[in-house]
Amino acid sequence: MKILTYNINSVNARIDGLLNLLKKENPDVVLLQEIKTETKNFPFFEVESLGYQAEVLGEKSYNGVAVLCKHKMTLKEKNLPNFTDEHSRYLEVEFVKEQNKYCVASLYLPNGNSSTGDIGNKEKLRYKLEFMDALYAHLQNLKNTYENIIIGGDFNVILSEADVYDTKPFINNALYVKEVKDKLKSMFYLGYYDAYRTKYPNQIGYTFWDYTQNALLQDNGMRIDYFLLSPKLADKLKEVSVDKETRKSAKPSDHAPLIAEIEE
DNA sequence: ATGCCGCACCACGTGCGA
Repeated sequence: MKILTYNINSVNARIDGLLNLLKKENPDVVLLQEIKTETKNFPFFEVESLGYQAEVLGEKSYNGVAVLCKHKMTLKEKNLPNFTDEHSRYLEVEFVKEQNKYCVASLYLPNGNSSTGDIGNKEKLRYKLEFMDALYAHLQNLKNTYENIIIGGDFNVILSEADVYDTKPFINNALYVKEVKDKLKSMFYLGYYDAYRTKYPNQIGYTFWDYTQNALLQDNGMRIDYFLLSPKLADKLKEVSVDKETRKSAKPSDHAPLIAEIEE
């Protein structure tokens, strides 16, 4: 089973690139973040032409998440349970492949920085931490319901110095402050595995390079997109990789797709 | 200290992002 997560930074601005990516990788499931469109303007016809059913939680201009799936899926959650959110950041589905039932979610975790580019007055950081608390509670419930769980997306968390080109600019940044790192770690302690780090304990695995400052050329990246796997799927993880070619292609998103293959 | 780029939209400027 092949699954791909991609912060696409506008699905309509990058629909051609997305279709090429789907043809190239032929994933069973695709998790999209920052589709930046209302649901009614999602390119349903285009993805359906390649055999994908689409579930979409859109929003005007900003945020928005979607799940594309080659297998018949059932919508489980739009937004996190027990968390009132004006933004569209979480979409969860269920599907069966080869007699295995999967619970899969596309996640766009809040950035948490203020307009000053750091934690600022902490208002947005507070929203991020509250969102993470609701995610933690939901992950706790999910593991009692499912054996096969995949939460993929843009977590907006730099876990360690191995996950960023330089820590200095991020000392006071909501992607790297201790409370945020600790909250993501607490989700691992629940029994969820960071797919990339499970497979590659020491390797650099950046998934984001800023559009500015020649970040891509200088490899000034950060690893902020993740797959979280339940234990059973962590055991079955065959491969996980960052598709840097797509980040290098024409008219790219500032994120690269993250791709995982899981034994069936 | 800010903009650097790139997106959407109350569109030729502004808000947002990481």
